[in-house]
Amino acid sequence: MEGKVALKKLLEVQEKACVSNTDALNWTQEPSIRNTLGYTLLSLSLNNLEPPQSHEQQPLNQLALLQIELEELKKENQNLRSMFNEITEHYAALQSKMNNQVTPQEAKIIEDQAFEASCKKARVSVRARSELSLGDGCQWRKYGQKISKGNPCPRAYYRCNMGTACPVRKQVQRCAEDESVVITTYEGNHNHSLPPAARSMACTTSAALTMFLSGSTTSSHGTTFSNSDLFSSLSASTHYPSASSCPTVTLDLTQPSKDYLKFPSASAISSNHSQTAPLSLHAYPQQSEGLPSEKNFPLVDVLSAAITRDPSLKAVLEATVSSIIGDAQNILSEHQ
DNA sequence: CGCGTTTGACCGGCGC
DNA sequence: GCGCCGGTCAAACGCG
Repeated sequence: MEGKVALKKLLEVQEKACVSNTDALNWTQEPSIRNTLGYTLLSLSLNNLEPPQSHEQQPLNQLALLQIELEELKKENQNLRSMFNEITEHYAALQSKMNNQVTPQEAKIIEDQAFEASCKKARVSVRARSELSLGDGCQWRKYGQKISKGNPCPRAYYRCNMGTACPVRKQVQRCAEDESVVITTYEGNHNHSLPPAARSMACTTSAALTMFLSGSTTSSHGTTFSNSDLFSSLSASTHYPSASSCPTVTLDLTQPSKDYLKFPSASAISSNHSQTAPLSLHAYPQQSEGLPSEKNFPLVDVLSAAITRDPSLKAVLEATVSSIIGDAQNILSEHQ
């Protein structure tokens, strides 16, 4: 029961991190990525705060456990700080390169990427077990249902019913291989404020998309991130259904995640991009022997790319992690 | 009776 | 140009 209380408080902290940081720091560009950095970094703390297995344990044992967990959190905090330092160095190097060594060809690539990002009507797909019954907090109105080729399960079409003429659509379909898995695909951006539950989901999904868009700098066909930290509780894949259609980021909540506190420091890179190769963010540990067209990035590279796109992210990231770690430790103190 | 769901028709994009 | 397929529309239907 105490674990549930702690979890609830942590979720409140998550919400606080998403909202208050947004207001205080005036995030006007790509807020989703910053919000979700807070959200996901919190999940690191949350994963570290697993409640006691039995609520009949001696209070003394609980105190000792909490103290151990607090020590682990401190270590994690140190890891995060060292990560920031590394990010800062990468950022400085990248910025220096951008300012001093941008050739006309590179400038064109950057311009193309910006155009590509603005033009793509990207979608975010969430795979989850149906028993999880993940509500997204929005009100949806069903406007169609269709049997799609290759899947006997019908695909339901919903549009957001919360705002006036909200352009957001979602599709819900059961997986053909495993009917216990429900695939929910979101498309478009809400033109209205979201309730907290919806905002958390939107933060996660949109940041996954932003991560992809900011990280897919080498190929528009296939790229893979190895990123245990930003998506510690899920894995994600992105693909282009066809060469000209929009990319789809898939967050896979059906796979277990482990070793979420490990910070990969090296990247394993392979080539051979293909037109339909998946782009994936996997929960750590990464299966490096995967598809031949994969290309892996460590967390630092991903964050560096994001910071390069938006330098103000650095300060926000620092503030968010400091806030989250502080809040997590406060919660621990409250339970002591 | 109002609102949401169902379901067949319709439309547009894409590949051959 | 034709057919396939995914997505959307809108009338019919059901439920509270």
